[in-house]
Amino acid sequence: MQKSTILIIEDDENLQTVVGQYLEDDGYKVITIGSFAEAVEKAAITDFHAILLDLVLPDGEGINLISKIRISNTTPIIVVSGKNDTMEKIICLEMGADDYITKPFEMRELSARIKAVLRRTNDHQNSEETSGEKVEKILFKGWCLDRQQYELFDPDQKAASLTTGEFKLLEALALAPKRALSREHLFELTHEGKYDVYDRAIDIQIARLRKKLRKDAKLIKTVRGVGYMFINDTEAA
Amino acid sequence: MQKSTILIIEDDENLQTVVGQYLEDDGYKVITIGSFAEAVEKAAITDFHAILLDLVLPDGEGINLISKIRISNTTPIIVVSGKNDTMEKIICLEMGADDYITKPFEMRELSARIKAVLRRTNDHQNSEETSGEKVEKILFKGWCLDRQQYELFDPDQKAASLTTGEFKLLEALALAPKRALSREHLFELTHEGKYDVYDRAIDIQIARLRKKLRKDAKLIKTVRGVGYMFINDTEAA
DNA sequence: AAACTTTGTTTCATCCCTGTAACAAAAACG
DNA sequence: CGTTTTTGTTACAGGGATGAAACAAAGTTT
Repeated sequence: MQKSTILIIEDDENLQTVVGQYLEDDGYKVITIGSFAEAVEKAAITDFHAILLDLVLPDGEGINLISKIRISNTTPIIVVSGKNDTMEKIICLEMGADDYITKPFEMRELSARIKAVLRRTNDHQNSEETSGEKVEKILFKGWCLDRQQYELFDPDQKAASLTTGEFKLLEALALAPKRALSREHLFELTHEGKYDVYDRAIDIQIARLRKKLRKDAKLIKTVRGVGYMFINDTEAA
Repeated sequence: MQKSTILIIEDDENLQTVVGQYLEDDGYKVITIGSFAEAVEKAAITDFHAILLDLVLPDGEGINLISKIRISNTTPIIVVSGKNDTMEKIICLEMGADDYITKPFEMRELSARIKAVLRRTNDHQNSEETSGEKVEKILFKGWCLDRQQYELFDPDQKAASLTTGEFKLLEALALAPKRALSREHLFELTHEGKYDVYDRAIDIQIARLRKKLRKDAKLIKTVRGVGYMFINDTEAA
């Protein structure tokens, strides 16, 4: 999964940097804005995954901003408020906000809420758009790669007890069969956000995978000079 | 046709009045309650035509309330939830809820759903029992997780005296067997409306659960790097 | 209000995963 | 056939993830 981008609408410069910095360390791409005016167009133009909105802005009432953003956009909005006012909270939520947090707050909590909001919207996309057409088991030559159980079962239904790393690698390969995947590409698929410092890391994992695939190790074919390829065909050359 | 009576279980006073007023205008008799404690007995004593239950109550966990009401009562329950969580929805429905609506909602929609539920139950009275089969007891390896009694019984029919937190966690796991559930997900399933600030809280509860499961502790499998998984199978690797 | 229960947090030790290095084997190339 | 390049294998160490114990905070009961 790629990095999520978050728009912070906040007039307090200190909070801007503190929150922004923290979220960046948390792995998010952050864009910060200090005024109401820019906010609407920015939210409309760019495709953010979540918006963090501080209610007390200098040039306008934040609450209206919620519905204005909502006009053109369904991006989840988390409202940051200075006061713990239930009525205000309700109004915000009714205007279309997705969550409400009161200052002062702990960064961990904010982080958790953002994560929750993001996951929620992802669930939406998965359940409504895909409507349960998720591939949950990948079958080949009697083997079963179960994505719910995070496990690979051999033709005798015994678990091969893969590590998560091995699992993700096999998953990446099996989801793109008959296609040569570079080490670089495989690394990105299995190591979200990290950089590959050592090319051969993939090779080692491939080796470990093949060992656990036993006699069907040839399902993973080496493409010399390129990378690796998964083959579930009748025959492997 | 006589006026239908609706019980609103809602801690937020503003929502109480707003929703209550609207439904009264809509021609219903409305009774409002703000706390979990009253809810069960009130629901048992009085004969309502429908119950509107807000999941986030101050003094108790809303989800449990569903099954508690169901013990003595077949009144249709509409769950009002702050979050749009598919898993939660499923659990609610399995616990015996009849419908599920997410905040913020439009009063018109709520009204429509109430009407639908009332119509359905009227039809039911004519026809037969409920079509959906509720899960009330979960069995595995001689153990019995009784969702009505809120208790776990070991193979000797002795109570294991779980705390509510432990119970809910085991329940969440057992309702999704053979599926790796993340700590985040488990937290949301067991902690209504709260946000996880510390992942390892789940780990501790898992440990406590395993201790009470004694020799069958392996029913809860650790999925390294992912979370935990419940297995009621013959064998666990 | 005190005692108790329940649950979240911290800390530490352990275990397992995984990247790294080193070397062997195989393939490509002349 | 020898050299070079690429890949397979093994061993190892660092680090991350997990479990257990102890503690603290929050809630509950009396």
